Amino acid sequence: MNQSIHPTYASIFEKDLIEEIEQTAVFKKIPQDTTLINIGDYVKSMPLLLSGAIKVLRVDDNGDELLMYFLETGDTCAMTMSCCLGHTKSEIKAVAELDTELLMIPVQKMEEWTASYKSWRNFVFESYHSRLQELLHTVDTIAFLNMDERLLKYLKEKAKVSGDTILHTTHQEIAYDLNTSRVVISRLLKKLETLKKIELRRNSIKIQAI
Amino acid sequence: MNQSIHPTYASIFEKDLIEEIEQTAVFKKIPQDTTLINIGDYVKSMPLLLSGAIKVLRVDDNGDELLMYFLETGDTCAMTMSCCLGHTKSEIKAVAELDTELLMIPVQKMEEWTASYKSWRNFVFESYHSRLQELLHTVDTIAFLNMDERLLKYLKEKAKVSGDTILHTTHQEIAYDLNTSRVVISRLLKKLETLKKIELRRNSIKIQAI
DNA sequence: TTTTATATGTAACATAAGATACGTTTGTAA
DNA sequence: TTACAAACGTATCTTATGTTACATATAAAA
Repeated sequence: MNQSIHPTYASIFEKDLIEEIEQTAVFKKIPQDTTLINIGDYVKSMPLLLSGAIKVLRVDDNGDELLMYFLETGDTCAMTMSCCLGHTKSEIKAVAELDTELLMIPVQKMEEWTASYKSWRNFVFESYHSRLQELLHTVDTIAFLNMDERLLKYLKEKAKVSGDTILHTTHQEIAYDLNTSRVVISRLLKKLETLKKIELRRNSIKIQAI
Repeated sequence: MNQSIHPTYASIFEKDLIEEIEQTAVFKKIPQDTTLINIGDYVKSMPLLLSGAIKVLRVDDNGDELLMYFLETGDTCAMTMSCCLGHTKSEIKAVAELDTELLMIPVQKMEEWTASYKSWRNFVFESYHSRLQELLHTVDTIAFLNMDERLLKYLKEKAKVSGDTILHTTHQEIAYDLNTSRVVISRLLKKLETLKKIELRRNSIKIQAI
């Protein structure tokens, strides 16, 4: 690989492990909106995020989608890890939310390191832990919130992930992520604008407060 | 403890580990409907299910509840495990769905065994894996299904867990688990009865096909 | 400039689900 | 047996969300 490991990882992994990662991991640059993984894909390596962000979606048999959460720098995709270790197909779809850089770790290395490096085990456990937490919040959101609350939460998260109060997206894109229709989103966005929480423009939305 | 370890576990754990479990685990009998864990509880041990079943719920700030999934023999509560390892408060509520027997493993042993037993590590990973899968199905259910479909799914799962096509429950109980109102459940149950999928009695429901 | 595709606004209607209210049934206990 | 509480049935109304249809606005391409 042609890129030194990110400080995020350097601080949590043992020296020996970092060397191994630098030797075996494959560095990848992913342009925004690229689909990294689809439901049913076999995955043979697991990503460590160096920069950018990835959105993780669930897709049902009719092709309906639902955004579950975003992965950011320092995260790994626990769903992918889980599939790797269980040698099962991917249960999720992953799309680059921004231009993203990542290290791909081959599955057999993961298994080796789990046995030999305590810091790796901790990382794996920590990843599972935070992904379970995140999924619980996803469940909360869809189980307990109305669409207008979900929408506002979505806009704020998207702003946080991109580090920008201006979101470059369309009503239709939002509707896909929240598994509803464009008309519903337009309606609710208009309401949020009336409440002075956002400002609507063509192809972008300005969030007043994050 | 006064109870030999269950065959389910005997077949997956190493001999030495089984001995350790038999020495340190605490055997517990939990009567049906007992709350084992509440949101915010500190948990210092993790359960291995020997018999019975546990339902795992998410609760929001208003006290609204939502059933996420059932744990059965051979399962452990990955959410609890995750809290133990992360030394955080419980994010879920757990209630005995049936009379249940379990082994409680203290948290410090978990950490020891993770380092020393490969079979334990695999068990932990496998538990995380299956819990993530289960949570994905929970997300699917609430994101993509209507209440009538969710209800039928709920009834079938409950029948499977209890091993009985006659469910001893009330409409109000079901409403709590699905986070809706009793009236809605009564209405939909009546519709399912018209469709010959169930038979309604006082305090019980007979499922025609699982 | 004109054309075209895409994005957005909005009315009108349909439907699923929630809320309220009250009547009826059924088991249990006085 | 009567009284009572819990469980259940159901009508009526409200609301959130989904659907259809069409008008308008805007940017980009021809």
